[in-house]
Amino acid sequence: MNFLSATRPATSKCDVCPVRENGICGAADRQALAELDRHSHLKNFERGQTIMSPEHNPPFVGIVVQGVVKLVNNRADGGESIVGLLYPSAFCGRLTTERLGFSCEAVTDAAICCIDRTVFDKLLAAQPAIEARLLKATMDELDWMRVWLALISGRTTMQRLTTFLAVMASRAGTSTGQETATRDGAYVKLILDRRDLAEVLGTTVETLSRNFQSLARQNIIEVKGSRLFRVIDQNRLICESGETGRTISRVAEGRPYIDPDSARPCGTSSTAADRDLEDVSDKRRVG
Amino acid sequence: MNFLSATRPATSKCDVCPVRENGICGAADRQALAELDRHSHLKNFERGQTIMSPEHNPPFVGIVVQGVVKLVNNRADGGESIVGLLYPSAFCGRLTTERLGFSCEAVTDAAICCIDRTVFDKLLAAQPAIEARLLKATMDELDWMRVWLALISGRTTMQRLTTFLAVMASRAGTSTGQETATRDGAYVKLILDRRDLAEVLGTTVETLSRNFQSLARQNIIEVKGSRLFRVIDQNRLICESGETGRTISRVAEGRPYIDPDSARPCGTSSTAADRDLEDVSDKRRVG
DNA sequence: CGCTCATTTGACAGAAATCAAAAGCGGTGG
DNA sequence: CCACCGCTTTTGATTTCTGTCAAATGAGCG
Repeated sequence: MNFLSATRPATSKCDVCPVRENGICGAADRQALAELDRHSHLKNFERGQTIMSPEHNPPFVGIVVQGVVKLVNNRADGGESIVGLLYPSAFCGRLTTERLGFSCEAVTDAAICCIDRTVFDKLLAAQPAIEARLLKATMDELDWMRVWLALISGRTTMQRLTTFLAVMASRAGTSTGQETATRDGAYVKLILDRRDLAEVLGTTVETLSRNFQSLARQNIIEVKGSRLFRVIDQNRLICESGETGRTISRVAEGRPYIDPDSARPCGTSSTAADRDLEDVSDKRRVG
Repeated sequence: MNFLSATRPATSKCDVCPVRENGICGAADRQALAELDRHSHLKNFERGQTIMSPEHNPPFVGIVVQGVVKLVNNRADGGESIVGLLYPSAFCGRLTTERLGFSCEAVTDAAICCIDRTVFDKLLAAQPAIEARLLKATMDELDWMRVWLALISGRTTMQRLTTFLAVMASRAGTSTGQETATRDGAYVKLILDRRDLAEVLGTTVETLSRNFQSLARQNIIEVKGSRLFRVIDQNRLICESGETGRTISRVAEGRPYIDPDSARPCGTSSTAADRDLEDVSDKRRVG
């Protein structure tokens, strides 16, 4: 590894990329990575900007490097629903033959690594390891999507909200590490504002607000700000959701989590925290 | 076994498989197909039977050959929600390293082509064409899932139901061909009973029934039986759904459609392979 | 301070879940 | 053919939840 580095530019963007290990690039060998480096470019988007849309079929695919991106579906009545959230290291876009199905917008300020489609396709064909990685990532995403579907098809808005919060709390706990090892009392920062969250959960901001306040009155959470809350009672939170702790933890860990803000790689996967959560699911029986 | 093999027809089961072209096997060359043929086994499941479940991590992956299969998520409160429906040619299961996320149950009598997991994995690695096919199928499924998510996140149950019916009607019209070129007046047969449909749409059978009757009173559909209805006014049906016709047709045509019924019964007599793969298969009879 | 935007709260009508019961439907056996 | 049984579907009455309209409060900003 010593003198080989001389062949590369001293400051390759891939070298310092925070998601290189977690993204599909992690499966690229030295040569493929150099190729990727040459044919990709990092692009910054401000909160709210459209990254790609079905109308202008974009000539690139993307990898989320920093920030959070939402996939939105526009309805006939003018409303829109969010069908997916992409975090750092997520793949975004379709292969050459396919039309993009959804608009892709930045929820926060975001950085996307844009890779030329044809180059990417060639690379996929030439490098089975990358293809395999993408396949796994896609299957994970699909699985995650199904879990999400299960979650948001909860009967009441309260169930959907508590599920969402429980997942976020669990996720924050297992990955950033800074928040807490003990779930209870963990501060959790939401990425979405009320409006976005309402769209994700298929409800309205008013109902959402009422549910937040209701949870606060029951001392299950404490609302510290519009996008910051503290979980006081993880157990009751999960209980309200109607889901099993196992399901919650599965969705929480279904995708590698990298803090969208700091965008520093987090290679850790779950450990002790998992078992806590499993406990919860075992303890609580019928509600 | 060698003696018995004389009684088998000269044609392999893959030769007569109704989904061979559409499934991932379509990308297999002659040798790979022979390999698949050797290490796979067609298995029949009765309506309601569990095909695979997360508890008993099954040693095989499956391809739906006939019938319809549902992916169900079990909730803590005992309820379950359906997070996916798999039609003939769909892939079902996870690769070796992954844990299965959902139970997989037969909605109708179904035939599944069970392929040994390790064999399948080796085949994937050895045959990039198959891997590419699976990748595309998975991405399609993911995309489809997102559209589906957008659809069923409609605010009211009526919106979700009308969307579902519109999709089914559109699907029946475009693919089997027999029903109609003219949508209005098309008879559509539902695969799901009220209970399953309620689980798919995240509601209750009572609400569902009321909505059906309401649509009938408005002369938008005619309920001909518990699983058979006729679309009288396709336009108003879509209008009620709040979705665009474009979205409806996208979801309707998003996956290759093979009539779950028309696939002819595939002869499966018990052979040695049965014992190999037999696991969760005849676990739970419907109670 | 006035402005804008996000969030919360209130009031009320409509929608859905729940509990309960009746009607329809496909078998089985007399 | 009919009575009976178990099951699904429909209908009714009631309560709870949610969307909608409207207004108040709060936070950020020049």
